[in-house]
Amino acid sequence: MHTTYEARNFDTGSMRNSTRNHNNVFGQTRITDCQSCAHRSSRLFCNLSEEALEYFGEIGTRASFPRGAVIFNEGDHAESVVLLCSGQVKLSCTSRDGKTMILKIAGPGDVLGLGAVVAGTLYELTAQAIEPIQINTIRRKDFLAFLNQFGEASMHAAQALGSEYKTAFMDARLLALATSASSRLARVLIDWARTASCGKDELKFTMALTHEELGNMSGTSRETVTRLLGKFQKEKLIEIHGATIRILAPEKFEQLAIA
Amino acid sequence: MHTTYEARNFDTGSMRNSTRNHNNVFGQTRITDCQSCAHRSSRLFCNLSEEALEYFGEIGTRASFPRGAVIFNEGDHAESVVLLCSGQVKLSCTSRDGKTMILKIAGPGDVLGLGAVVAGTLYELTAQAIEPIQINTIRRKDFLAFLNQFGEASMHAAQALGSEYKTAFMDARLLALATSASSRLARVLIDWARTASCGKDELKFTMALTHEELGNMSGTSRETVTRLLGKFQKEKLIEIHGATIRILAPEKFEQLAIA
DNA sequence: GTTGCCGTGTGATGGCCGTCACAATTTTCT
DNA sequence: AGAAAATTGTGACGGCCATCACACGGCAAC
Repeated sequence: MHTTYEARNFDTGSMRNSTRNHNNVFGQTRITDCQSCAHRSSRLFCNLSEEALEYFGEIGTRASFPRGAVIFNEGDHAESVVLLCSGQVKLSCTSRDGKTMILKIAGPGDVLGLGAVVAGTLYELTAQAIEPIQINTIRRKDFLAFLNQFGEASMHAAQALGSEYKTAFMDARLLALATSASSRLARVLIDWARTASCGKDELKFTMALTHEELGNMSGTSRETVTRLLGKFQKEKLIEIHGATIRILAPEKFEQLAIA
Repeated sequence: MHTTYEARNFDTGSMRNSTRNHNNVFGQTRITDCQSCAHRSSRLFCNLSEEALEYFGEIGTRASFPRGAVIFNEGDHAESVVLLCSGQVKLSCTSRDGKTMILKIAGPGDVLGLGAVVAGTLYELTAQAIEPIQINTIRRKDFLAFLNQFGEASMHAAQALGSEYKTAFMDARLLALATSASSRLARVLIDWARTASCGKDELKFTMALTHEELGNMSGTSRETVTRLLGKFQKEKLIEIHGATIRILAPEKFEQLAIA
């Protein structure tokens, strides 16, 4: 089966302290600078001029975290922007009565906490590593100065926010318009497949998420996810082997996921 | 009681053509320039330096629309940013099977279509006037040049997007975490009350929306809205006279709206 | 091994609320 | 004013799905 991540409540403490982990690498190639980063050209914030990038590299503090680490918590004062260099991070929020919603699984090149830092408010999400990660944190003050100095970067920030806005919007849209649990779950799977599909044209991918987490992503309950995945398989829409999911009938599945 | 807006499908045609309405004013004070606009200091985009504002005023095209006018449609190519100078605009989107979701009622000073224009994509929402409005439209090309020239404006754009992101996010959060229709409706009413409350400390406000529209805002059906409003009144939580709503027990109501 | 924990599978139950249907009322149009 | 259209009010029905409850299997710790 898929490897579940233990230490869900693992917390390395405040970000300042955690930079002590600076030299720990959790079985990954160490990324040492932005210039040579593989994601440089593909992502919004990495794709800057040499000059800006160099400056950007200087004001940031690199750090590594193990799986389960909480980078920041919903409600914390937004002190830093976090650039995710490698690994995956779960972005979630929780209601007072304990219900959890997972807004996004962030990947390398994603910028976390941008909105809250720019607006000077609190983080609206909790960021937790679901794999060992490497990040680059930039303190708010430095980041704002950076934006001021490099107009180019402001545009990038605006674009990144625009894209965050869009995904949040699409989420809201989905939740509001796709009333059935199966539509929403299908949409989550398709979206995941599109971004995580391991190359090729077939929609086959690994999803190291529990049914509970899938439920939190699609706004439904754990049991319903279990039942729906079973139903999807019985209807030959998908195939599941361990953590690997293959979508057999993308058209029908897409149909199901209409919003 | 309240005035519903007729001509729901009223469409003045493409934006380019509609600027011919330039000199029509629908019973409102005409706003002639950004410098003297009452909303200047209060809203993100209006609050610029004299120089930037002057330039901003020059690249924009002013126009007025009657109630019911569609400013742009979901799926249109995002050609222009629209600054709403006066009046209210309903921002909505519709699923293929006809369900509608209202994301926001925009007011004076709000910027419409910013995300899509910055990203160079399609409008993701339909913008329709629910009152006579005055707007200032800026073509994408001009707007981007403006952002480039005035770094200050890029920051404003980023902030505006951040704020849009936040509301979209809160919407998604609400829909996902507040499972009951009454929570969601209560939240919509409270949010509306907070922004639209006519001064004073009491939460009394007018809401010129049909039950159907309230349903579209809270992700529930028209009948359920009717029933819930009745229930809220019976429980002495609110009072309704025509289009005027007064929240009698803000604490209890807030409790109800927890997400 | 065995103990415990976590994730998964599955049945039973019940309530919320979407939908249909139709009546009453208000608004708009001419 | 009178007709037509839109909005609102209300009852009945039924399905979806959240919730509870419990069984089963894998995995880690000891």
